[in-house]
Amino acid sequence: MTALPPPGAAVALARSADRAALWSPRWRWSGSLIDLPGVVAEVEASARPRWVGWVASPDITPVVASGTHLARTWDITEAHRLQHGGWSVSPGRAWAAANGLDLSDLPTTPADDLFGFASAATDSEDPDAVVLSTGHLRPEAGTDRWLTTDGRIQSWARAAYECHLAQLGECSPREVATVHSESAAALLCVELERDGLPIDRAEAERLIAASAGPRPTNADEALAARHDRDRRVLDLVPGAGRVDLRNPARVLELLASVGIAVPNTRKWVLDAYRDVHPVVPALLAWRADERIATTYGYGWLDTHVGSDDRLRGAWSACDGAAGRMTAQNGLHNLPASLRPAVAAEDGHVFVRADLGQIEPRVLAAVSGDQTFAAATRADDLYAPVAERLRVERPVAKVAVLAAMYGQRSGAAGEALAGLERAYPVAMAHLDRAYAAGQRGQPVRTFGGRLVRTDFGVDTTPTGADPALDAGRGRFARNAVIQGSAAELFKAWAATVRATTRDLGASIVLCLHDELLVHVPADHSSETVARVATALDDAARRWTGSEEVRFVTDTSVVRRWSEAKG
DNA sequence: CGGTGAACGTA
DNA sequence: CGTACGTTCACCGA
Repeated sequence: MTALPPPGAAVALARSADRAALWSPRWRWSGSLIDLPGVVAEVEASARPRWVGWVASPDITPVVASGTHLARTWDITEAHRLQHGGWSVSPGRAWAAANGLDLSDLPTTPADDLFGFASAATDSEDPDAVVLSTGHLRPEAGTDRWLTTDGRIQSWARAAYECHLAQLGECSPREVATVHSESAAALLCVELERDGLPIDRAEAERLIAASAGPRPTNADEALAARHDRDRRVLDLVPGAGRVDLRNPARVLELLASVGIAVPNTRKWVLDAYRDVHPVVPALLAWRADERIATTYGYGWLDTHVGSDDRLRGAWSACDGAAGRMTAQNGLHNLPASLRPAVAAEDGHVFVRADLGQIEPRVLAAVSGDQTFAAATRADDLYAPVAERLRVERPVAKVAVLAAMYGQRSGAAGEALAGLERAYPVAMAHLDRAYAAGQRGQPVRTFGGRLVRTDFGVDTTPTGADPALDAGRGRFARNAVIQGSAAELFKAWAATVRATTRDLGASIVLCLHDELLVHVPADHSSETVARVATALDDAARRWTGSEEVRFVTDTSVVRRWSEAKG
């Protein structure tokens, strides 16, 4: 046993509530959880291994909390999601899939097993064995209840190592690259949760007050403020009395009483009636204020913005559909009107960068359409497309979006036919995805993520319900684009994370095609340059060529609201 | 009390 | 509203 693992080796990490283990073929460590961050930091500095774990977040959190930066990881859960689709993953399921075991005899976890069948099934097994005689993992193996000795934690880490090897054996080189960047994204999620998003609390209070009124000091004041907001709508309809504006059915009746008959009260429906009666614009304004008051109001500020003025929420590296990142507590759906409150700390700035026209560029990459790829060399992709189709730019744009998202408004029809002639390879790729979805068959993103489309097929056979089939078709067509774009974005974010760290930069927000990097002001120009380089590098690695060009719009700002909208 | 749909914020 | 996601509210049925 050498003093440290060899450079670049894979090292698996496992932990219980108070102990931890590191396992690799040639180097192992066991010890207190308290000592784990120090040991990991030492190994990272000397060997830069690929850290392997069942799931990034709980196992790695103590290391991330200590501030140690890990360059390379392999997240078994993310690898499984990529290879096999779906979102919910247990170690036992990932192990079974990686080793080609039959899922029908997958043992249930004792927590799911109210009658104790699982414990009965393992009664005859070696109590210290992680792998049962069936080849499956012991269902309770990852729990603190079972991880009671250093030997068992070592075994659990070793099983992670072996599971990662089995997954690796099933991956193409491109999928390996995707697992690496998805794993980095999962680690980034832990760091995002640790660091939070800088908030100018005073500005946030002012913006909330503008919508919700001054901060109430007791329940009665809160009720009164709510009543005041309601009155500004109800006073415009004589006799409205105490209509409950929060009940859509009552609002429908209220609108009918002033002669407005609508199928529902959604904003885009009511927008057409703004000039018909003053209650309509008042109601829409009430809705916007009510959204701030309830969801992004004082309660939100007090609960989710810490004493260090950082907004924190849970992050997930991929959603259950195509694989985009998700975030909670408003990090992904903060109303634009509150963005001025997202402000860099003193002496710092944000480098704010978003990917321009990401989805059509991704379509060029995933479809391998050489002609469409040529269009991505332009800063504005729609210009060469319009030229080729002999239409105006707005028409070309609508046609491309219609092709990717599914057309409903008829205006795009003729230009769409032009697209079919000009870019048959790209259009065929979209058509194939649509057809696969209709049949309930899975599709794969460019990086290899399996996206299942067989929802509903157990109850309704494919073909029996054309509306459901069409829904699956649209979903599949969108998933290959949206999911592939998410992969490129995560590869970019992971590269930015790796290459701007020495500048004191940290990513504080990921928003599908937009990165917010918090950095000391005197390093802003260098960060801008490296963010651009990171995109070139990530795109070259991800596409495996130079054919498709990706572009960013980057600016240096003090507040998120500055520049672009 | 949990589940569902409406509504709306973001991309 | 083309597709996703997260959050809150009111309603429904138990």
